[in-house]
Amino acid sequence: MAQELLEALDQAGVRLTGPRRELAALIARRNGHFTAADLLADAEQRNLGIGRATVFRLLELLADQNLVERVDLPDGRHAYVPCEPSHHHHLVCVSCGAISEVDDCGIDAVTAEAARRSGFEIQSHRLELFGRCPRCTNVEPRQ
Amino acid sequence: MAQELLEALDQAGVRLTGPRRELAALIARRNGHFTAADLLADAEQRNLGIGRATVFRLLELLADQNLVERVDLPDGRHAYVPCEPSHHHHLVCVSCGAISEVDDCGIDAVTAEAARRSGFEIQSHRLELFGRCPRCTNVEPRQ
DNA sequence: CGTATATTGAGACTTAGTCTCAACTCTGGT
DNA sequence: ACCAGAGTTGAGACTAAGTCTCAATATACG
Repeated sequence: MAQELLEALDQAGVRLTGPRRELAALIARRNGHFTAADLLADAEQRNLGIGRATVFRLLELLADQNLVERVDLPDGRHAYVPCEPSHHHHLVCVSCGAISEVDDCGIDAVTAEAARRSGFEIQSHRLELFGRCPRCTNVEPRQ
Repeated sequence: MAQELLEALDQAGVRLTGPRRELAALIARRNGHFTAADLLADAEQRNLGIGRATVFRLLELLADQNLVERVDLPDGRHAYVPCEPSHHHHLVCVSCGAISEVDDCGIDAVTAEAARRSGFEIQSHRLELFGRCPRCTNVEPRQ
């Protein structure tokens, strides 16, 4: 998966530098969502000497390429989710943090209806679903 | 509208203090979304001597009562929107900041379908629509 | 009217993210 | 293989957002 990220960056015409390769590997080995601080901590723990700015810059790059999506957690924190670059939404497990992708199944009709009723010209939308994944539905909440 | 906020706070069993009345009035006279910093600036401009902590505390209180909803703007900032305490979603005008409320028109079917496909037990969702309101569709974007 | 208690403001503190800049390192051309 | 120049980097200052503590104060209720 790190490979895919790097290929996509290459496609985008940016340089494949050491820090970017290392961060891509760190992202690949995480599963589910993570915050910028998580990545930074990973990097520091491994003494990679990667600066805070570099982490934010890479996340921004990946987000521009839709390789990663920014998600707002219910507690207000910002997290990132590695994902396929097509438009879709995420199901976030509030217990273990696992992520599942959901395609548009019907949301377009909802936005069209909202546009009709309100007179707004809708440009974008954001849908986030929070719940518990199949593996967590039978265990205690982590919280 | 300030009155409604205050009544609801009273209902919730908290004290109706001077700072809370003043902030309620400030919120009432804003239309559309606002950030904590906006409110704080309003208060400072009027020399109300209201501390930062008080503003955040009131917003938290109002959010708990669903009198205000926290919205994540596309640029990552957090804003608040005064609203009816029933569950619904918001249409945010990216040009002037106006807010329109949208009821669930169909979203429940989408979440149910997503739950069925993924096996998740969905607890909550967040839908935010961004676009331009009827008054702004014919004018320049404010950026 | 008085008292117990919730609330307040100030400011220190934490966390998230941005910016600048000199040093460094890719990459494409030779 | 080498070089030059442009993209990228880390350090750390900086800004913004939000939380916490605590002594002082204001409110609500009897």
